[in-house]
Amino acid sequence: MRCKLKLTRAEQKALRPQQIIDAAFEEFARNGFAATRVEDIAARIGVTKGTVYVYFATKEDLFAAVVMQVSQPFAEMIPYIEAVEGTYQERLKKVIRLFYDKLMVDRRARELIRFMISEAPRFPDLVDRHDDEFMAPIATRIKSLIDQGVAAGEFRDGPASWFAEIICAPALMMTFTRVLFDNRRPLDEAKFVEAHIDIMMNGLAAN
Amino acid sequence: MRCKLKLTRAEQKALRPQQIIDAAFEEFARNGFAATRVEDIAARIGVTKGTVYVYFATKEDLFAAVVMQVSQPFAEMIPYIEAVEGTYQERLKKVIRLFYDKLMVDRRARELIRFMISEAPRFPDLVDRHDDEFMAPIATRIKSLIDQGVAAGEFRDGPASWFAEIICAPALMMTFTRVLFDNRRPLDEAKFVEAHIDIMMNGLAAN
Amino acid sequence: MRCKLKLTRAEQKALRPQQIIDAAFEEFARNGFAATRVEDIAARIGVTKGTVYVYFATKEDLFAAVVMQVSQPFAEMIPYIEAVEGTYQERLKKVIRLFYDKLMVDRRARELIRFMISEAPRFPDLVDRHDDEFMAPIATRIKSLIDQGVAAGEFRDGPASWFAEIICAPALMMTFTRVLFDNRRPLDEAKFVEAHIDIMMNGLAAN
Amino acid sequence: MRCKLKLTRAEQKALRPQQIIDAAFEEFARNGFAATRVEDIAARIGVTKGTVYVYFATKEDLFAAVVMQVSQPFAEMIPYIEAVEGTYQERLKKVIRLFYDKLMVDRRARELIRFMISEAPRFPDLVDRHDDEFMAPIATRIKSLIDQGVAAGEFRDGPASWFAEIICAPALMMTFTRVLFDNRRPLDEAKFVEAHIDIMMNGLAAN
DNA sequence: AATGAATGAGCATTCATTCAT
DNA sequence: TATGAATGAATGCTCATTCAT
Repeated sequence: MRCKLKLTRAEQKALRPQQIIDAAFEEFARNGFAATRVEDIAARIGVTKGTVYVYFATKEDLFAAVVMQVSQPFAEMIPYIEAVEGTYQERLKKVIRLFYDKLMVDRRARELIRFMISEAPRFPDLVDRHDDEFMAPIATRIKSLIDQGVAAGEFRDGPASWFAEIICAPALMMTFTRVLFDNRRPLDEAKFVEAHIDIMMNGLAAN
Repeated sequence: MRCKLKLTRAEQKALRPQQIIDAAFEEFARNGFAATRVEDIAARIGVTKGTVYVYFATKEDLFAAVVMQVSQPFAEMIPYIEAVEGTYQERLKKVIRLFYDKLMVDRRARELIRFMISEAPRFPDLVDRHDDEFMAPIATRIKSLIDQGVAAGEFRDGPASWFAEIICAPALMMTFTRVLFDNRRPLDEAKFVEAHIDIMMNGLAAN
Repeated sequence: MRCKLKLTRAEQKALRPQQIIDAAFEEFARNGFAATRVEDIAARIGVTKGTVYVYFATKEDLFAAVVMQVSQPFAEMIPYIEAVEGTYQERLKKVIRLFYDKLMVDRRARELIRFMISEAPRFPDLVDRHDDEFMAPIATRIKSLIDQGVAAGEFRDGPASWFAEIICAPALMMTFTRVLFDNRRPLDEAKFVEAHIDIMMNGLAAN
Repeated sequence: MRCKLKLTRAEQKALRPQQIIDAAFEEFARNGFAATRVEDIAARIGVTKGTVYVYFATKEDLFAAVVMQVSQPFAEMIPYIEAVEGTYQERLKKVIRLFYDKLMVDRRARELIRFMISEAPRFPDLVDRHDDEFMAPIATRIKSLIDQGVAAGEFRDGPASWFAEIICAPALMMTFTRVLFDNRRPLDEAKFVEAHIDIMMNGLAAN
């Protein structure tokens, strides 16, 4: 109980990297990599610049750590997709809703997307790694789900089955309206999700 | 003949702003706003830093000029969409293909999207302006096209008609695979486009 | 008559240097030498930078020309002092009043003083020249006037006669209150002048 | 002993602001505000530009600190004037001599006067503050001294009593001969002071 | 572990000056 | 004569990084 008030030095030390990553996420999200100052990251958690360098050798390393950290929501998607049950239609609907859950509920997931797009030329390895570990496996599983739906006679055997990206694209689209306009130009998100599911289900439906 | 080698002062001057904007586009696309050096922009066209400031008061102004300039492909979409002919199905197909033409053929359009996403927090006015002048009018025309298709009995009257963004989202998705991976992870783009059109047409079809 | 509306080119040319000097005076007075931009000087008379350089080789040369120009009020003091008439008391009073006339009525004289003090380390030759041509001759004539007054029995033969600077110092003091505070802290100038004359006359009076 | 060669970090830090102010004083005095380079200030104490900015946010802030610092000689005048003793004639003489002590002995006081005059348009607040804190209080005390002398029958009740500025003006005049000519045109300063006191005492004397 | 003074390379921006027209 | 595009050397200020404490 007292641990909230006074941590031992060892506890402090164990917490620091996470604190720094959290603070860095906020600053990178606000300013982008280049325009973020290490000092501002430090100030957010009440330490000084030097402390950041105790845990991370360079600003780039810290950025990479932030990206790995905020990839977590995507990692969680994989077992979820593997575990969905019901008809294939139901399963696909759940997967689509999962995207919105991750992207709209968890700001970290949204900003990760933005990091990827913004900093792609500076961090190509990071982009590839993120694709290898998260996006590609997710796409594979969705495609496999569609293929099974086709085999089960629920979906028609069209070219759409080859591209999970198409099925999920509208979720990304909504992500950008948030990222671009913050809340300046609101969208009826519930309706948007239903429309998305509606058109994809109709588009995929057999006969 | 010699005009290629030596332009008059007046000719040079008339060309300069465009030269600078072109050079700036390349640098901003490569590095983002914050990490781009005005000196590098100048060097690209063989002038010195000072020359850039003869034409643009600040780096921010120059960025805004670049954005306006590369919005051109989007401006051209509007009259095109208004002029498409054929059944509403045909019209919508043409519009979807138009997105790919603009986004995949013209690198500037792709990078504009990236600028918007990367620099949104620093240039909210630019983002809004781009939306007001280009994206919103395009969306409006697409929605109107769908509505007419519904009225004509070609499309069913579902929720999808409310969101042009959903119809076009996969084109944006493909844009990002290019932007993110450059050409490291190629996609069968022709097939992707056909799949996109296929699923949307089936999703919208009446009956 | 028409000369005000349309000057011949030759007339224009003859006027330009004076126009430039006038404009330069205003800018140097406002900003000091270092912080004045040649472009602003040019803009004041509706020409461009290049034109200034047609007439003056460098900004320093132009500054020197301005200083020479605004020394005129001081040059005019010499014949005036030589021509004053009346008792020596009356003459000295007139000379003191002359200082106020020059320094308080003519803003150019005030600013010249300020130029001298501000830019002395950068333009030592200018300072010396101004002293040789104007200040020293004026001081010499005032001293001579006092000496004559002593010889005539109007003034006592005290040490004060050796320093014209002491007699005139309050006029300089008032100049600075104007220069420093512009009009933020007004002074009763008429009273100040009378007090100045009163104390000097009493201080010099024989017996 | 070794302390002269190697100070601890803490000692260094405590000294830095003063070192920077001292160095800045020299540079500002030599070149004026606009023409002084922060880099030269830093070089004077063997540090780099960046170090100056650790302690002062802008060049303007540093200038203000310098001005506050060199106002010290004027601050010291106030208690001195309040403490002078003797007849009012004696007191006033001491006060006049005090001006020369401050202005001629302490170069900083001279340069402060020059700063005020040179940079008045750029730093009006600084000028006002210096007047409020130092010049106006000094003038008030001198006026009060004269008024008491009048009441005591030592000074006549003339208009001169209204302006302490007149009484002290010659000290300022001498200051300028130093500031303008450095030592190129020396003045017999001892004689000048005596002449100043002589004429003021005679000018003020009752009868 | 944490600090923060110091660095030094960097960068946006300015401006006196030049010169082809 | 006048222009104004172009230059290039500055210069104020920033910030990632280092390191002695």
